[in-house]
Amino acid sequence: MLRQTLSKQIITLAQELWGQELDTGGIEVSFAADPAFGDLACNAALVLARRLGKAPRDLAEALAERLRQRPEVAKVEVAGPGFINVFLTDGALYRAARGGGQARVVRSSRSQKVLVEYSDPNPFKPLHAGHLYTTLVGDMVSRLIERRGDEVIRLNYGGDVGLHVARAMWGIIQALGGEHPDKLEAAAGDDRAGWLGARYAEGSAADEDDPEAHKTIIAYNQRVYRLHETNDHESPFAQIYWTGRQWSYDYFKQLYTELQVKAFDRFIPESEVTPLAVKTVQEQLKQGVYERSDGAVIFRGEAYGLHTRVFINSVGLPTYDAKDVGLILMKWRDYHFDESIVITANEQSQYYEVMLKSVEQFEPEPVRRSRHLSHGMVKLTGGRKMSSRKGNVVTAMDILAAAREAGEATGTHPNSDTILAAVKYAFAKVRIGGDIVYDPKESIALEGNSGPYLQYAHARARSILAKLGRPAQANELVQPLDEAERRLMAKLAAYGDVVIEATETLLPHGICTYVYELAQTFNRFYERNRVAGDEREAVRRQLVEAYADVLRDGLTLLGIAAPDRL
RNA sequence: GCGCCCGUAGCUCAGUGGAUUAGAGCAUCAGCUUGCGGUGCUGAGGGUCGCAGGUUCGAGUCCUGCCGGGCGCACCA
Repeated sequence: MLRQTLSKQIITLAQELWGQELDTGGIEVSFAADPAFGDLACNAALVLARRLGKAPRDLAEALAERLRQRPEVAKVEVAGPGFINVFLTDGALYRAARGGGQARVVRSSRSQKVLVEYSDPNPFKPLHAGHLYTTLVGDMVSRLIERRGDEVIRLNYGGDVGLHVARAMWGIIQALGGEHPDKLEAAAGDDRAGWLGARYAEGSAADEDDPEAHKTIIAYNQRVYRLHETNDHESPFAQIYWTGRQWSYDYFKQLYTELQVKAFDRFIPESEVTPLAVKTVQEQLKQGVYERSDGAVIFRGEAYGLHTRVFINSVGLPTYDAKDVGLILMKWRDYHFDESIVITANEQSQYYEVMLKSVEQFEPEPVRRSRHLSHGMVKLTGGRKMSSRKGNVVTAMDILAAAREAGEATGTHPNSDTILAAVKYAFAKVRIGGDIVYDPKESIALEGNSGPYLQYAHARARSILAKLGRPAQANELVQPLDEAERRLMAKLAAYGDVVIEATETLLPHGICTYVYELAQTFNRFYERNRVAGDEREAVRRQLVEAYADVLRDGLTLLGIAAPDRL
């Protein structure tokens, strides 16, 4: 907030002094890397110098002169080629730090309705590591949007029709020795989701290796579509299907609960959007948006620098391209959203462009409001890759188990809070976009840049506060800060801007970087400065409290619990 | 072949709307700390920021080319 306030002041001053329209572009106000450069550093004079053809140091001096009149400014220096280094008063830092504990991002505009679609697991298949990643990232992104003051509707879209379902059905029917829904329960045992996953793997392998099975699977695919069309819940085939689908949704919901992510507002099965999808594509086929080719209905993306994709295959079934057309139209119809965000893996980003481009031809508004965020793959240390072929998947549960095992190997016995903190933080701290390498040992470690480390740092700060007893009820800084205290306070004051940055970019990793640096700053302070019983206890208590509040708030934005005790 | 993304210390990563000396964790080495919870603190070594040009007073950050890697390019999601 301090940073933004100063930016605005500088823009105003540039207008007054030289009539220069400085939008936010170009000038930069940042928290100083070195205490010698003050609390905030600004390069405005260097940018203005080029435009005005004047010496940067002279411009910097002129700006500095005006900034010195501000009440929250203690001192302003011009340094180097023309940097303006601003030193704030203790009181200004304190107020910024207190405000940061529950950093709110106030926007002048009305609250927006934002759809966020993520996780998107397919029934009949297990949640693999990639689903875990999208689920956690989607939860974090949603929290950031909410912090922005907007309403978030969490959507979960999954393929309950399509070839993968047909493959699973093949595996199931094989295992049951025919279409015998009555045998399902006994066959599956306790681990229903695991059992379904194994059947899918068998069906998938058979589809590739066995021509007879392949034929049957193609037929099953059509039967699954048809049972939706005819609303068939009675036939043995349909009973197997609906039971399996329900088991999958039960399993997904249970897993989301275990992950402690906010609940989804709505699950949208593909079958629900299929009728609208088919109807729309066929209408737009007549309008010339889509066209026929080799018996299929396609969209030619080349005209827009993209590629051609099939929307309805030559058998007459919609591909996932068409279903996504139905999905976006359904979202638009049901929610009339201000913004719609879809989070998927990178491999889908070009596909998504083609699909959106086709919809833009006949329904441009929802497309204009849509945004696709994509992330990379999850890899394990040692180069093990996640593969969903042939059943050798690394599942979401495998990742959690790996964290637990790594923790136990070091002699600690991590509870579920710790394990979740480890995995969530490990995923959160890397910028969304590229592949990430997950190292269970590093993630669960109590030292280094890890989730458990930060949970521990928070718990310890709370423990200090508990020892001190009742708070001092101070709304003002009780004493001027000494040097070590001041450094910590300056770091705390930066939090509000970190949150603003994260909510604007929808990238959570900056919060991780900040929160870890904050813990380091605190440890440096704490190493040499007693709190309990010190003559400066009152002021230091305020620091510890602000520190604990900021840690908790940061972790909360990441969906990580910050218990008072571990 | 075309398109999209990526290449920063041994490893994993920040930093990329140009700007004061390129940072962190892990690993290695040397000290300190064993009564505010076990995390820690101080310091050292380790970087031609893939390569080559260009723009600029100034480039890890912008532009171009190349090299290397990942992904996508018609009936699978």
